[in-house]
Amino acid sequence: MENRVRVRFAPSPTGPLHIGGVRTALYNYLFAKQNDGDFLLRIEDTDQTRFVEGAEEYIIESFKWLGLQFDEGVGIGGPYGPYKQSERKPLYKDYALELINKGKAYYAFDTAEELAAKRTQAEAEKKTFQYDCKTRMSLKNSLSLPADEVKQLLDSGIPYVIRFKFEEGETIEFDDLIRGHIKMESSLLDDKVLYKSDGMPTYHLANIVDDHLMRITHVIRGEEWLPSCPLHVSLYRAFGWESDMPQFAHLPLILKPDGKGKLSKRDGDRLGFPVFPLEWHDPKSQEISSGYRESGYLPQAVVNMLALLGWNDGTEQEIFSLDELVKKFSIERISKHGAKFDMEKAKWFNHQYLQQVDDDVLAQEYFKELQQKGISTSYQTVMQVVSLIKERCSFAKELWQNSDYFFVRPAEYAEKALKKRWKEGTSQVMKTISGHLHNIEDNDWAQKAEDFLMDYIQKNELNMGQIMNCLRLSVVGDTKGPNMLDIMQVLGKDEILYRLDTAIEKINL
RNA sequence: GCCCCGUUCGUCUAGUUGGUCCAGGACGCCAGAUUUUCAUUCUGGAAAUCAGGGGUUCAAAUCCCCUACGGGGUACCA
Repeated sequence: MENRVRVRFAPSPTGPLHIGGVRTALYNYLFAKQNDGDFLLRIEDTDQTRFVEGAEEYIIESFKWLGLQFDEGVGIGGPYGPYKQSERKPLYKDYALELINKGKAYYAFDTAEELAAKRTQAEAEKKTFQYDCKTRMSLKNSLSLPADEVKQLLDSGIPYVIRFKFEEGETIEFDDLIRGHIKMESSLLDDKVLYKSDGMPTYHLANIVDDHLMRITHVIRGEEWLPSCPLHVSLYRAFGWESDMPQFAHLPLILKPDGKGKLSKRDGDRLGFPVFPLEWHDPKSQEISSGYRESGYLPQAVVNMLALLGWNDGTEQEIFSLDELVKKFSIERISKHGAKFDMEKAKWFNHQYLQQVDDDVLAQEYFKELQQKGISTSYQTVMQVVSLIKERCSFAKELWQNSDYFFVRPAEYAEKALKKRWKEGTSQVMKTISGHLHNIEDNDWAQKAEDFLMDYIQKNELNMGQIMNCLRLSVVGDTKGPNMLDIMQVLGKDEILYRLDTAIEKINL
């Protein structure tokens, strides 16, 4: 029980969940399940100014859709709650104070404006201002000010923050499960704020305290946290929690398909693919961002695609169910470098998964869609169409564009195809053929009609392609679609002949 | 600027302890086959002098160093 693996996904509710975040959560999930451990959801809402209405609900709904279940956390509960940091607010101050008492942290009274001025000034001199072991003695804090003045300031109720005190000349080292051994010089690090003047902890403090209290054993998170990891390690040591400090794994980022930098919301809009699992309606800007779900992606496809973006099992297998991923996943095989997102491959994954969906399931959905379009047809027909069309679709929503002609008579005939196939005199030939097709008995008409056509074309030394394509053109409106016999079977004698005769009349060459 | 991390086909990547890699797979691309059409499918092809340069070694994509480039961080944001 003591060594039970526990991991967490800890997003901030500042907007919709980015697919990079989804992948981070996925890897956490896979690792937890593989080790029979727990996967928790913690909401890190310590920055009240960035809170966005609905973001938390969005996050929970996203994981429901993706099929990644949390064992503990916001929306579920558990023995280590509450799991929302704003609800844990009273807890953090004592920990910050404990660090002050141990001499590992100090009060700082500099205002945000004063520090901003220092930064702009330094910038003008082409330097960088940093609140650290070299500058802190010349700033306003409990290290530089006399004790009685500090006490007076504190008693006066003036706003203050609590900063971590990095010792000079230490080398902070730790091991990352993905990147190996990492070293950093403490003198180069800045004294990060741990406790803000609004009474809230910063990410750094809250994160370490909660991970410790929630008995987190492995921290799997994005690479953007790597530079602050020495601070986190130092915090564990300062608290005296080093013996059960979690192991760290910093994941590479998902990058833009083109250009430079990490994938952002704008890239999705610009390049036309979703960056979020679900569609998001921004409450402030009213902007709508597309989601994988609404774009027609299957959750399993998204999971599979994301899992393979930066990880593989070393074999040539690319299609993995969630259960298989749980079995085969390993942190050691995660690549170290960022991966550019490839929307073509995402599409391919969806195609693979769509083919595995039962025709019946697709047909039911499609049947509903057709009803909504005001098309009356039988379920039987829809089922036939689906089994004929499915493999040419990457998304269920492509069903319509690939099979509309089964339900709607062609309004016009594709110009290019017409020019190529419908020559002078074709109408006359088609008229003759139509006459014969009318005379074929209804029973098993499609098969008999095809047999007749083959026979007729041969006997009259006609061009096969020419005749069949003209028939197709008449029925479909273009030279596309599945086998003509299949189309004839689905549509039946009356409809086929109606369309043929209409075409002959309309084209009339 | 400073700090950290990275660098194999256009893209995602294989390449665990250096030799069997003149580098394998997948997506995409091109061609052929099948489908008398389109799409699917199948077969084949082009595509990385392993970022560049130095070492070490009989032998390096694989080890070491340097440079370049890319990414991240540098907030009382996470």
